[in-house]
Amino acid sequence: MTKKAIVWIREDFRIEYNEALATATQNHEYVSAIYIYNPKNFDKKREAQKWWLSKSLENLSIDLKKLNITLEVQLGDELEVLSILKKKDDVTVYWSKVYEPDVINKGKKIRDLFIKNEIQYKYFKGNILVEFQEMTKDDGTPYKVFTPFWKKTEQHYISKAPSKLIRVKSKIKKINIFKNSISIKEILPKKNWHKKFEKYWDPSEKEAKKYLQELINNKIEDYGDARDIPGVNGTSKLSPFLKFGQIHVETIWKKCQDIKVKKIGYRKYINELGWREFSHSLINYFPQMLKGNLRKDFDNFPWVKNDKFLKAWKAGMTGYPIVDAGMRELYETGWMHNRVRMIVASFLVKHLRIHWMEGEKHFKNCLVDYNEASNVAQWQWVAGCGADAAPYFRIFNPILQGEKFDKDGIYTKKWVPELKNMPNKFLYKPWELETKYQEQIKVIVGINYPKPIIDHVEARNAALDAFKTIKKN
DNA sequence: AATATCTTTAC
DNA sequence: TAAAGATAT
Repeated sequence: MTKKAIVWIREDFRIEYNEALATATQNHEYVSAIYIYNPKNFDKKREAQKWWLSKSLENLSIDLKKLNITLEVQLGDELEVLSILKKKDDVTVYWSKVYEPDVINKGKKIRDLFIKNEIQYKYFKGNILVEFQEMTKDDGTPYKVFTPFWKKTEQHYISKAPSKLIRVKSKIKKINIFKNSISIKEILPKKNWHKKFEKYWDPSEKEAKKYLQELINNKIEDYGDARDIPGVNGTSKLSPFLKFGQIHVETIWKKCQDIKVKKIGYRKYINELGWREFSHSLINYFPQMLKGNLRKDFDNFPWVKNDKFLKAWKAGMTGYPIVDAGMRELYETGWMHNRVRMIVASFLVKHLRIHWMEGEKHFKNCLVDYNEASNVAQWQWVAGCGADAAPYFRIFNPILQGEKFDKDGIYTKKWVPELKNMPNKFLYKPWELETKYQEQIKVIVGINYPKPIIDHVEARNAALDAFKTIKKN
């Protein structure tokens, strides 16, 4: 056993229920923590998460300090940074797994490096209930349908003996292993865009616990219905905390099991955790999903290239209020309500017929909760080219969706304030309001708010026609 | 985790 | 004749 340990933080920004951290403190006299910031993973790709990351580092650094552990932030490629560790350093490296194909591939190289340099290492299950390798159909092939996958997976999780909760030992001797740690401020994005996220989020472990308690106390009972109403704060909003491991999914699952009121809402919420597991499984068995359609017949789909439309979509200027509200919420807060994510995604892919990968890319850059598996799998789900996907002909009507799920316009008028005087009857089709009334409320469609960039009925029919062309093959 | 349209039913 | 149900996309 080496004298020293390094806990390599990747997506586990928490103290509680952190097996890698706890084990390191139990087994070693000296413990340090490291985060390796690789700009290649963030610059111009995941800008919103740069902000969440920098705040998470600040907060974790404070929490670790209380345990007498320094968080050393290193800049560069993971392999290069870790290559300075040599046998004489007398150190064991601990980490938790991350289930992204690229990260897994890099992890293999790092393990080879450690073996070559005679560095001891130990890794643990990541932020997931059941590892995808454990979950295949009886014939050994991966699941492609959600319901049987989740039924089996949840049973498997329940049947396993609960993992022993190892506690963090507090009497740790402080040590620094790396030279030239960078300041966390260097990671903070330079642009002002991210500043406003501070109004909406506090990326800390403490806050994650608050969100979970709020879910259990006030949200879960009515979750089944409330989660569909974007004007109501009915979803858990735990996704960014889950992504950065400020909370472990097992903690959430167990808390949900503990509560007495096991109503429909409870099952509905647990199911969402199931979709997260399913996405991880899919992306790992079918890593080609990251680069293209899972269903090969979609490779012939006549996508439309239209930068003007794409720009309007990104800016929340499509002329469809519920779509624009969603896109503006995303840009303003780094997050979008789940129901609205489906609406805006359907609009991009079906009304505008722009490739789902364009939407995936934009979400990746703007979402603080961006998760490769969930994002790619769900975009393919909406586009109809994924596993257990929505059929292509299931086309959301952006007018109806608004009227159904944001009846009073609470959400839409919040994010599209220029429509605040629009009568609810016309809120989702403001172009139908007579010109003289538009003038009266000083909202002229085409001047104060854009005209719809595409006609719903025409776009719907065009999408169905486009779908027919691939069905023949 | 849809919508549009056609058909039947209920009054 | 509106609402509910069935069906195609």
